[in-house]
Amino acid sequence: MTPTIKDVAKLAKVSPSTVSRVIANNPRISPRTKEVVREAMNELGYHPNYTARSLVSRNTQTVGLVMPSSGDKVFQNPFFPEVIRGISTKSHDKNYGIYMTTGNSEEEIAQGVFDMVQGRRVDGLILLASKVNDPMLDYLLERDFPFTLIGKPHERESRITYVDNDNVKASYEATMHLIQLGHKRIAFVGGGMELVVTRDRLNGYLDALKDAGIERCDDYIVHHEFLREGGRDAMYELMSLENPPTGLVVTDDVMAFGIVNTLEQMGKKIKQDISMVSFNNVIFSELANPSLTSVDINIFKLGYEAAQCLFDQIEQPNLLPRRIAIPHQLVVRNSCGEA
Amino acid sequence: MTPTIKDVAKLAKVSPSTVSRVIANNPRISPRTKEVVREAMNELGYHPNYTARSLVSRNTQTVGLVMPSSGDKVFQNPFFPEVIRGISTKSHDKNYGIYMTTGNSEEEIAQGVFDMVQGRRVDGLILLASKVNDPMLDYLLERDFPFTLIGKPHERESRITYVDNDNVKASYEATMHLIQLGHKRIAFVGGGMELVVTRDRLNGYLDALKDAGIERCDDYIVHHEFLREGGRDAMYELMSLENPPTGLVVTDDVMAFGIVNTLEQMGKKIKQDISMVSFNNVIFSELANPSLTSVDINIFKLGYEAAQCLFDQIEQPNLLPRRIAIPHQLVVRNSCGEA
DNA sequence: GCCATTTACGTAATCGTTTACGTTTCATAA
DNA sequence: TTATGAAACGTAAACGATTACGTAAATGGC
Repeated sequence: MTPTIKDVAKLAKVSPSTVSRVIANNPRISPRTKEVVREAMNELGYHPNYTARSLVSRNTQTVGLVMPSSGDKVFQNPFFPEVIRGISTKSHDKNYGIYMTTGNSEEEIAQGVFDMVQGRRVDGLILLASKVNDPMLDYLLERDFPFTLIGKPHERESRITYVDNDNVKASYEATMHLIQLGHKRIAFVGGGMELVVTRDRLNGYLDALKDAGIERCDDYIVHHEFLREGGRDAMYELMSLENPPTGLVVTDDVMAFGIVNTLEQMGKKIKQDISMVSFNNVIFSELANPSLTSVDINIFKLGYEAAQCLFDQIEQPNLLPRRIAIPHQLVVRNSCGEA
Repeated sequence: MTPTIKDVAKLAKVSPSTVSRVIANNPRISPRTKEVVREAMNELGYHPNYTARSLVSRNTQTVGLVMPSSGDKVFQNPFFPEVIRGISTKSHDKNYGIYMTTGNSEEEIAQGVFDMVQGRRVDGLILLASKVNDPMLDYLLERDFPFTLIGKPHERESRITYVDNDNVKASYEATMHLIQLGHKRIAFVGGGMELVVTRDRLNGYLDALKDAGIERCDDYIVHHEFLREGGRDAMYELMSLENPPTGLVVTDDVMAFGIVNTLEQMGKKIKQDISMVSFNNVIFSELANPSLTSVDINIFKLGYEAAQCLFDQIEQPNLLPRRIAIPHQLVVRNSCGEA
């Protein structure tokens, strides 16, 4: 049996409450007593039971992570490990642990969140993907449960603390990069329209076209999963067009990898035949052949700052919602050529 | 205030214990009463408090993950997300959550483990890297705390449940692949010798050389980090040799990526100038240029089976230690040519 | 030397569950 | 009819901490 606070108390000949105060380093306990108690703790190898502590102090020292629903596929995208790395770094500084559940459906994810929130398993949540009309946001807002969103909320923006890039601007710049290289037939390959990030990047793309006097062509706007398969499907769709595009704005590097593969199989060359700029600047973007021109969105910092915001909220419950914008940067490599 | 079991009891006009039994679906409660209680639960939006439940039932329904110490770098290697995916999939089936802490040093990691184990935050642990002389193993063994190791333990093998590949054989095959292509000057690029996986793969490499009648050359055996930088450093070391190798056995794909880059900068071509076979068959191995010949070690399954073993242990505390071997397979792509 | 205040600690309630044991009710057997 | 047992639920003691409140002793002021 692992020793409890009572065992320590008995050995040190004090009451349990005194031991508790020594643990908390309460100044009302004399240095002498503290010494005695600490010795007893060492002798027994005492370690406080977090569960018991949580029950009374009503906090768990852990933050919950809510992944997008395709829980099993999500980890194939290096975005998530990297954002978790950011969250984890900050959490570790604050002595918080991280709790994760996954699920295969929207339903299962929601169930996991209910468990965390109402079961009091975590002190706050970080949501890793912003969707349109996400009922989860209302649920959390209603309960006044601390959370921060990575990505921009679609509704209730003023009430939600979130960390995001300026995706409209980023996408504008990415598109402009292609335009400046002389491209006119530029396609947009995005994720589902239920994702706010897709919408923002689509808007940036459209703004750029408009400013350049290029007419929008709906055939050039396609949506697929943030996976290699998604990139492949997008290419099948776009390359069978009568007038296939010469430039691509792709909202995710992993999709871009799929596109590279597919085009290769089609006998086409990135850069020479078709130019592509993608997003996220995932660690492998540099390694693809050719290396990818990609918008670095500073994934690590996205996670790090989100955690920071969350801890601020937990510590100061009636803090006003805050918005943090993480800077982005277009990293030019070898996937774009002149039109 | 979130409702408690007492609130439900009051509304349903029963005692708290009855509510508890309804939650557990205890057959000793009549269907009628169950119905009434369930209605009360719905009306109040009751959700059991996990912390309180954990305290008395002495289990937490969560498993802890112990990462190698370089917590911030670890996530750059797709091995970890993938193994976590495996663990997470199984855990979700069993209704377990996952708890993670990270740390920057051996010390901090250990502290995190103590917290999890003695603080009773988790019901069991999965250790993600096997090191020689790991004091953690003794600590856990001594406490009879359920855990499973991913990788082969260096000591106390018979007392530890672990999931591993046959790395000696895998490395033997990888090396033989190069030998059969006519290579004689074959180098081994491994991680630190404190990692059991490095030792195993080194042994397989040496066995193959021996069987082929090739003399071992210590200059050809180098050790670096499982990162791209590690691959780079390895190349600096090996290519400055008087007789640089023509074949490489590299124990990690991410290192292999670094090697590809570095050789490119040196003006050398993988396959033509130097052949390479690496390990893990990470999702991006296919995308590198050239695509990498790599040993697929079935990372997902490694995680999945580890979780399975852990749950078995948790459910049947005096189960005998078990060893699971996950099959591997050499995936031949484009990084090897004839000598 | 007496009262007030501070210091240093103890007592006991509490957090929200689970569960061993006790009690009531009612059907059944002898 | 009455003892017996099962069925259905209640009582209360845990689980291992924290903390409001109480109290004894020490200190200080005059």
